[in-house]
Parts: sequence; C-alpha cells; structure tokens
Amino acid sequence: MRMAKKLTLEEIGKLAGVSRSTVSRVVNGQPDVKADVRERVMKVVRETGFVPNPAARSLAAQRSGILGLVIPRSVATFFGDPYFSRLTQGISQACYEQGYMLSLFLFYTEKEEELLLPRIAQRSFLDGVIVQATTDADPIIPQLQKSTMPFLVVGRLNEMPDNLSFIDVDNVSGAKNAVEHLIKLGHERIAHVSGRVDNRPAADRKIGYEKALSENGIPIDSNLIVNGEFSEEGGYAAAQALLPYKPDAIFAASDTMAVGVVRALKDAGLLVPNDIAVMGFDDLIPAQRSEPQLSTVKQPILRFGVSAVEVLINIIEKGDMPPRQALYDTELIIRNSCGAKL
Amino acid sequence: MRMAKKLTLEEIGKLAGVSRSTVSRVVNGQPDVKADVRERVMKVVRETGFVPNPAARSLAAQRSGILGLVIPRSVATFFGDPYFSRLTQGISQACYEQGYMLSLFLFYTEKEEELLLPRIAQRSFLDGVIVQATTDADPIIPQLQKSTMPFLVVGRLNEMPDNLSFIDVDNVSGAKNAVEHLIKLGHERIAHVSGRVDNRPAADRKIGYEKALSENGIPIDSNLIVNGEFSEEGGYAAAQALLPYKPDAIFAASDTMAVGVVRALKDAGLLVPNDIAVMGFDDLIPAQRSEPQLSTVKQPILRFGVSAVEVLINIIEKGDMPPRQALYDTELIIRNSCGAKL
DNA sequence: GTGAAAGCGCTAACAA
DNA sequence: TTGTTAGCGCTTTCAC
Repeated sequence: MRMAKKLTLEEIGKLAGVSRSTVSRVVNGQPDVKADVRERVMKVVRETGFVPNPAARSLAAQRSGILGLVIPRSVATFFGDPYFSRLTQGISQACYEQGYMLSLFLFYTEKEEELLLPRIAQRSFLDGVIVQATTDADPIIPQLQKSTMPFLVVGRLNEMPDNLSFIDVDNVSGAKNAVEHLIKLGHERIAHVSGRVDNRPAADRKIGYEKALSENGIPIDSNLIVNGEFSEEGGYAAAQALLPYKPDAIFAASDTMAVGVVRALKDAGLLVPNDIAVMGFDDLIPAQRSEPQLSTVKQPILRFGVSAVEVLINIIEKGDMPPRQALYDTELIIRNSCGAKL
Repeated sequence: MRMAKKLTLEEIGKLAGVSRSTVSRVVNGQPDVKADVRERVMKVVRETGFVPNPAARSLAAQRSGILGLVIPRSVATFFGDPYFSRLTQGISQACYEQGYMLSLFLFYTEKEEELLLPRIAQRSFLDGVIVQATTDADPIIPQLQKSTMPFLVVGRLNEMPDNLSFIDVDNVSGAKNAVEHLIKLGHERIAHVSGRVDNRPAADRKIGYEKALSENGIPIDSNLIVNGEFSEEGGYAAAQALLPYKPDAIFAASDTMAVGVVRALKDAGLLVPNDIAVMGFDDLIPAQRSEPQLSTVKQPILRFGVSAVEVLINIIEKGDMPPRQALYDTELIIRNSCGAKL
C-alpha cells in the first residue's frame, strides 16, 4: 500500500497547479478566483477528500470553529431531563448547519469547574459559549463576564444583570394563558402546583398564574398553591394536600408534576377532567403518555436551541453590544385533561 | 484600563526571565527543570492566569486533546433515555480527569452525517472517538476503520468485525442471573418481554433468559416470549398478551418495559409480586420510582463511561493492536417486585 | 486573479 | 539544565 502524502494546502496546490493561497481561497469560498481555476481545485479537493487542518486554521485565523455548551453543576443532575436532551439536540443541529462544532461541558464537581472554567473562558479554544441558566449564582457567569468570550445564557438567572445576553421562554404569559383557558372553561377554584420559587421558571409560572386570576377578578387563595418540587411524587403529594380545599382545576408548573397530580386524583377516586381539570407545562413525552393526555403549555425547545446558536453566532460576529435578550412565545396545547374537548 | 499584552509562552518567559522552551517544559510538567526555575515560572503562570493556546499546541504536537463522542442517527432519537445521560456523564467526567475535552456529535439527519463524518475521521481535530453502538450497520464504523482515527465502540454491533475495539456489559450473564434468581424463588412459568432481536442487547438478554431456563431443565415456551419494543406501552401490551398463558413471573429486558408490565398486571387485578413476580433490567430511575420498586439487573453505566475513556486513551497512546474488547459484569438488585423479600 | 511571504503560538530536536 | 531553531498547516496582507 502506497503511503499517501500528507494532504495540505500546499500539496493540493501542487496537484492542481496553483499556489496554496489559491487553494485556501477556494476552500473558504472566497470570491476573486477564476471559475475554471476554482473548478480545477475543487476537483482535486473532492478526489483527495482533503479537509483543512482545524488546528492550523484556528491558529492562523484566531478562531476555532467550536462552540461550547455548558451545563453547570446546579443543573447537571437534571441532564437526564428530556428538556435537556431536546435542547442539546436543537443546539447541536444548529451548530453543524452553521459550520461549527460543539463541545460539551457537563459539570458535576466543583473541582471540574475550577479546572475547566479558565480554559472555557479562553478565546482560543472556543469561539463562544452557551450557558444553561441555573438556580444559584454559578461561578461561570462572572468568569465569562470578566473574559472577552462571547456568551449567551439560555433561560434566565434569578438575579439577572441586565447587561447579559439571554434567550428564554415567556413563562409568565405561558402560564397566564393556560390559567385563563381554565377560567374560560368555567373553573373558579384553580389550584397551582408550583416549583420552588428560587427557580426562575417556577417563579414566573406562578406569577402568570396569579396574574390570570387577578385580572379575572378571582381572589388568590394561598391554600391553593402548593410546591410540587418538579417531581412526579411531589405532584402527587401536592394534589393530596390540595384536595381538602376543593379545587375544580389544577395547573401544574410541569408535565411531570401534572402526571403526579392526575395519579393522585385517580387514587382519590376522582375523574380527570370531569371532576377536576388538569393542565401541565412543557409538552414533553410525559404529557402525551399520560392518561388522559395532558393539556399543557408547549415550549418550543428545539427551535429555542436553534435560536440560541444563531444569536450566539450573531454576538460572535457583530460584537457584544447591546446585549441580546429575547423571549419566545409558548403555545397552548389542548388535549384531554382540561375538559375543553368533552 | 490597560490593555494586557497577549499571553504567550514567550511573554511568560520574559516575565520569568527564561526562554519559551523552559516555560513550555514547566507548563507541560516535564522533568529536567531546576526546582527554583520551575517555581518562578509557575508563579508567573498563576499570577497571569496563563493557559497555553490549544490551537498552537495541537498544530505543533499533532494532537488536539479533544475526544469525540458520537451518537449515531439510529440511536440519537433515544438520547433522552436516562441511559445516555448517565453514560455521557461518566464519559465527560473521565475526559476532564484525563485532561481531555469532549466534543459531542449527535446525528439526526443523513445530511449531518455526510457533512461531519469526514471531519470526525480526520486525525487533526480529534485524538480519538467513542461511538455508541447502533442497531444498523451505521456508516460511521466503516468510515472510522478506513481512517487512522483511534476509536472504541460502546456496546456491541450486531455484526461485529472482530478487529474492532469495544466495551460492553455482559447482557447474557446479567439476564441469566436474573432468571436464575426467579427460578430459585420457585417460579417455573417465567415469561420474557424482550426487545427487537435486531437490537443486540435485546438479543443477548433473550439468550441469557433461554440459557437460564435450559440449564435448569425448564422448557422454552415461545408463547411466553413477547416483544415489548423497549417502551412502557409495549411492556403493557406484552403483559396483556402473556396473561392467557399464565406466567408466574415476567422478566423484562428493560425497566421501562417492566414498569408497563407492572401496570398491566395491576390493571388486570393481579398483585406484584404475590401473583406474578416481575424483574427488570438497567436499574435506572424508573426502577426505583416504580410501585412496587423493581428488582432489576444493574448496569454500571457511569463506571462504564469512565472505562470507555480510559480504554480509548490507552488505544491512542499505545497504538491499536490488538483490539481491546471488554465485557463488564452486571449486578442483581433485589427490591420488591420479585418477591424475594416478602 | 494569483503568488510570495510573514506570521499565528506552540513543541521538540538539537546545541550549548 | 536551558536556549536556539525549525517547523506544524493555515490565513492574510501585499505585490505583481
């Protein structure tokens, strides 16, 4: 077997009878190359399967073509959550489409963070970073702010400096729409199974719930608001805690909790939606698997991931001022658990 | 604000009064540097927060310090599966510990594969690749074999060329142990809810099931083997299909299916484990959340991910012959669904 | 429109 | 033990 000569711009140039500069121009799709020369070079590139050396390219061009996706410690434990796999899917697809590679940073220990944060913040390895927002004041945000690394937060932090770029879903209006739908269906004692308020989406969904009630002249009854810890068990327990207060509808801040709620109601001998209507939030697998299928608030997670990449690339290319901040609309999905279809 | 001079080996050298080579040696932890010089350099490195430019390093050293994790198209849709998040966790942790970065490749479309496979197979971007095994003959494997890229398959393909390196869990013996446990508990009509046989783990678990029966003199009854499609609904349906044949125990090839089985049995008015014992496989979240909690076969997924990285690095450093092939033991986890504890 | 040449910041012989 | 030097393969002025 003949040892193939190592493929470089120089080598391709030799084969095509041009200089390495010309090959570089062709490979990078730059104009100002005569059509026939371009074609000749392309042919050689195709035949040899040449791919430019990314390290050399990074070094010379001062850009790596790699985006980082950081899942901080405070959320890494939830990486199994379908939300993240969906988000990661959208992000990775968009990266490839835009010609970038994706590097994943899943932090579980403080040591890992200490070790890697300086490297992440360093311009020469990554061109930009997407950070999944967290509950706590994660050290990653200040680190990135100190650096020149372009970055974008997906979701919002609790304490959000207004000079940060982020994209998020409009949880407030999503929740408000859901509750207003229940109100339109004639429900008046609408309970809410929330998450912990130090979790931003949970807090926002609760705000939306309260807004819907207030604006429709329904008093807010604190007995009808219970923390369900974003778990199915939590939702189950929350529903049990709510039953004595006779709600006629329950709006849960996640599908997972809604599934727990439904199970608790069934176990209590109640029919959903006939006796009590239920509404979830997310529109992930659990919503569709549930029996009855869950009416819920759909987050456009996949599109969301795609947008994150687009916005980040925009930040990388156009500089970082002013910060990009975008809120995406949710969509009300009516299935069987709210009773609208009966 | 003073514009900090760009940090390079040269710059650090100037600050510490040594040449760039010495700084390089210190930074790379090479011996043959006098202790006091080393300390002096380290001090400057610490104070400046210097991190060597990875692109330059890659170019000069002909290695990138990046490992790739490829989730091919045929399995990408299951990325939401807790199995993958756990595996990814193990792999990413091990990468950091070994001083590597991790690049993630989640393929959903053929176009993505066509676009990226040549880049992946190229030595200059990645030092090595971990490929999640797939059902079909995925194009990634032959591509990698044609290249010089070190790679390792996690799990086994159906048609496994014996010159491939892989690590996997011993599904056959895991399943065999589980079924033998049921036999010891006195069960004789043990049914099996399998996955599709073109899925290697499913096929192996079925083999283990049959082995356990044969070796214990129990005839294999094809009526007692039903495909559950690795889904909860599939498990539910499979259990319903099995009931007419009066099994006294059901071994499901995954926890998810086992959960469906349990639900079907409950809905049929049967008690688990009193009327019918149930055993799962995986030991992921569903097993512990189930009511009753599932007895199951635990896969050491996290350790598995860590080992994958270690083996791959070994392949990278020591060359690729002979292929590494390792099978990891499973562990029988006895909870409540099999009746052993009652 | 194309080529020559100067780096990008690092590693690794080889010299000293 | 340390410094000097020659690349690694690419991009990007700057001439032509």
